[in-house]
Amino acid sequence: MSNREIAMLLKNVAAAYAIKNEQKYRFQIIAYQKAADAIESSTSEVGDLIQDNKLNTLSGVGSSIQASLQELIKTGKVKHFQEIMEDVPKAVFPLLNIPSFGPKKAYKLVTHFKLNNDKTVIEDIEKIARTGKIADLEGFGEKSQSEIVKAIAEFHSGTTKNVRMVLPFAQELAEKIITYLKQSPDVLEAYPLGSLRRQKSTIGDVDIAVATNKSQAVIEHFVNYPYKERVLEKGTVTAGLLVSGGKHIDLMVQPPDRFGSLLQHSTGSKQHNIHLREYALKKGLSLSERGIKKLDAKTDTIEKFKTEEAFYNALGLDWMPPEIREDTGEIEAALSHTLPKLVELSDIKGDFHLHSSFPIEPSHDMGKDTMEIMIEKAKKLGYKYLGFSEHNPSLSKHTKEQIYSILAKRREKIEHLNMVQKSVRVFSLLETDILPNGSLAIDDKAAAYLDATLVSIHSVFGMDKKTMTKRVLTGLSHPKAKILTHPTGRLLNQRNGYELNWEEVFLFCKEQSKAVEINAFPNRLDLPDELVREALKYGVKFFIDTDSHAVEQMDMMRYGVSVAQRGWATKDDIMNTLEYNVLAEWFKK
DNA sequence: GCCGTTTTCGGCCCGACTGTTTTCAGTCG
Repeated sequence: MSNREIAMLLKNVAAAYAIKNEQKYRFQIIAYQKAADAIESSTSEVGDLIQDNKLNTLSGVGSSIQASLQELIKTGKVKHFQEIMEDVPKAVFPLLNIPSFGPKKAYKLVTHFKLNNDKTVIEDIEKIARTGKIADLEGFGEKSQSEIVKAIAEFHSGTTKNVRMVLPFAQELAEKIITYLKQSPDVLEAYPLGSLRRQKSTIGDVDIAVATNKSQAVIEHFVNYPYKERVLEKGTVTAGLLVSGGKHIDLMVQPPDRFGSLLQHSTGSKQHNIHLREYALKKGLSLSERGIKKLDAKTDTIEKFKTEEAFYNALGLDWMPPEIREDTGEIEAALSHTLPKLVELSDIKGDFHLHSSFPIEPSHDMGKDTMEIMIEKAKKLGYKYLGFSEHNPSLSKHTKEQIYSILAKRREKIEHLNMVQKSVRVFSLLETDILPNGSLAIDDKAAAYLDATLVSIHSVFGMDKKTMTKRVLTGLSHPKAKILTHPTGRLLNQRNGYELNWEEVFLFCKEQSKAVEINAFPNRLDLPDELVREALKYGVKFFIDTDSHAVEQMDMMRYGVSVAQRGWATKDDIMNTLEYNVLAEWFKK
């Protein structure tokens, strides 16, 4: 059972509780929803966590739900869940996936119209809405009836299209809207917030915050965005649009003197905000996007904050980068003034995963631009060094002698490049396949033409965890193998990575002085941020690389830096912040 | 049901918007 399916099941349990008695079970409802969120966003499968005895590492999943999950994985069902859900018609649950449908609305419709078939219930509801019978129901009307039809239509179109956006796509969308917003003179400031500001690997909705003294005018301007599909909601301080591709844009506005609390609120994450507000509550303070309210005060005055920093400081916390606001210890660290100084883009001195157009006749895709062009770009980026790491020459299409010859020519070329210019030092690397048996796709004589090699998996992904771990570590054992690139093999929105025993991998890297890559390519972002954080506990070192196949992709470095930041990495944890000499020595080790 | 440098018992974020109401329930982020 996948994490997504398990999360859905827990949400259904919460919904069943809400239908039974929302007041009585209100904290169970919250607990099940929180547990569902924790499991949905976990990078490890629940089955694996149970196997590794690590189920208790998920925050929000306590002993009771842990026991239920054990039962679920073992037997395929949970008796306690079945008891909770048995009074609720099965047809209620599919409806919960439709926007604007909650437990109450779904239950009311299903019971009133006696809908029993959970396979057809969505179409059934749509048909009933079209006949006009829903409007007659108490609590419903003409408007809600037509909203139901629209919501179902959007659900249907969304099932195929509604994938989460990779960062540059979301960024571009946000920038388009912000450019439009700024055409209004009433928009004083406008920023993308939410998961985009936190630089999560994928983005659901785009959230934008605006500072203005004329809320109503800004909202009007926003809902007139020419490329909207339709207006989802429109109030006095928030509004929502649907744009092409089924994407939601949410706007929040506040006056400039309250903009700090709005930034804080709208950046999230949800769990960060809840934790911060619970902390404030204990101090007698109530937080919201409008500011800070004293609970014991006789008047309703709210203290206002122009900047986010002032807002956090007022609570006794240091300001913290949005990337770490996931309620994984950052609030405690901010309170005790022990936040780490995270690595920054300006710390990066070079890029080691670059595919040039050098005719290496590779096993996989080639780069588009010449080494010279990429070196020029590196200079513009202020880099001190770089490494070319094309894929190894194809094994099937060459004799060994041909491979030596290609790599010798490439070595000469790189030596020449180091002669004719001195500002960017160039390393001769390679991205070498780890073959299914763990050996590398180049032999030792070929490896001698290299300063070092990156190693990665590009074939036979379907191995079990133990075999794949052995394969990777065998490949990484080669003396020339120094960096494990895109370690999970995931492609966001396309495929999950393969499973590795991370504890074993991280221990090996630490002991054998191997580094792990944080691949900055936006549909990889691999190693994922959660595993970066985990690896740091073992003292593992990283390279942040772009995996560029074209010169303009070298600008993607910042996405990799964000992943490192989300994993709480400092400059000291990142190898390509080191001086050239130090790094050259490390490669020789 | 979860969780803990004020607690293993007694708490649990906060406000916006819509539609159907005439003061609120349901949903959302």
